[in-house]
Amino acid sequence: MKKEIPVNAVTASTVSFEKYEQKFKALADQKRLQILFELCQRGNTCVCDLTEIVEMPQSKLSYHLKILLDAGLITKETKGTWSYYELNSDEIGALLSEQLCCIFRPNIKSPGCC
Amino acid sequence: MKKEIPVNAVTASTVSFEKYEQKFKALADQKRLQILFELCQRGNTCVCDLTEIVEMPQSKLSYHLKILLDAGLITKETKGTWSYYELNSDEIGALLSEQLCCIFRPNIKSPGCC
DNA sequence: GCGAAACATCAAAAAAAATTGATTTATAAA
DNA sequence: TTTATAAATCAATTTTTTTTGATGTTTCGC
Repeated sequence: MKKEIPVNAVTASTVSFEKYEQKFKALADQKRLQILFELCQRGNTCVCDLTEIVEMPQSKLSYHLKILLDAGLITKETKGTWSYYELNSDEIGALLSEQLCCIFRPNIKSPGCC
Repeated sequence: MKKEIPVNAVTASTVSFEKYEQKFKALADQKRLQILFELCQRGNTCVCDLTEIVEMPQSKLSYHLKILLDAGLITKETKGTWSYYELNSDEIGALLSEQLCCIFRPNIKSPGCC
């Protein structure tokens, strides 16, 4: 006989791993980590500037920014033809250790960090 | 003329992203997050038990355990034919926020956590 | 020694993610 | 209105990761 719907195969905790998977996937790439690092150092930054800073073609950068945005790690604001991206410190802080947050916050002497 | 070795293309910070990429890659999978979660709840656990708990074929589990092990997120100890895996709390703590650590430490009332 | 159990490893196939260059959309400036 | 710029999207390709089932290795009990 075939197994019926496995009632306890997917627990509440299993389901919640989904969102963390997405966030960690977004972090699981050197280029995206560099983007986060640069956004951290520069604050609100225009895509056109970022292209030069991280040295990648526009479409590629756009692809990676979308992944970070969808994961909620950065925020986006459009002004005319320009798009500005910024680190979502709350999300980063909720996800990463203080010492790791420091890597993404090297210049700021915030009370809870460093 | 070809570009010479790009001296400042790879900065110190870029290089260090490598190790984080590996760790986040290891975390970027629901099944591996579940393994970490279970290891957390059960402490030192045998692979044969884990196979049943996480409901995956042995070779698949072995594959995922290796990824976690290589990333330093878990430790391994062999006793005879059995292999026991355990969470590397130091690494997890160095990487993840306290609130996230709590997910991987639901039963323990450690001072710095929860 | 022989067979069984616990894991790891391997190679092939499948699935997912990243890269590329071209195209599209939207705004702004001439 | 035409043109240029910024950025997103798309489709095709390449690369990486995951899955699968089989095989190899080690250790233990007989």
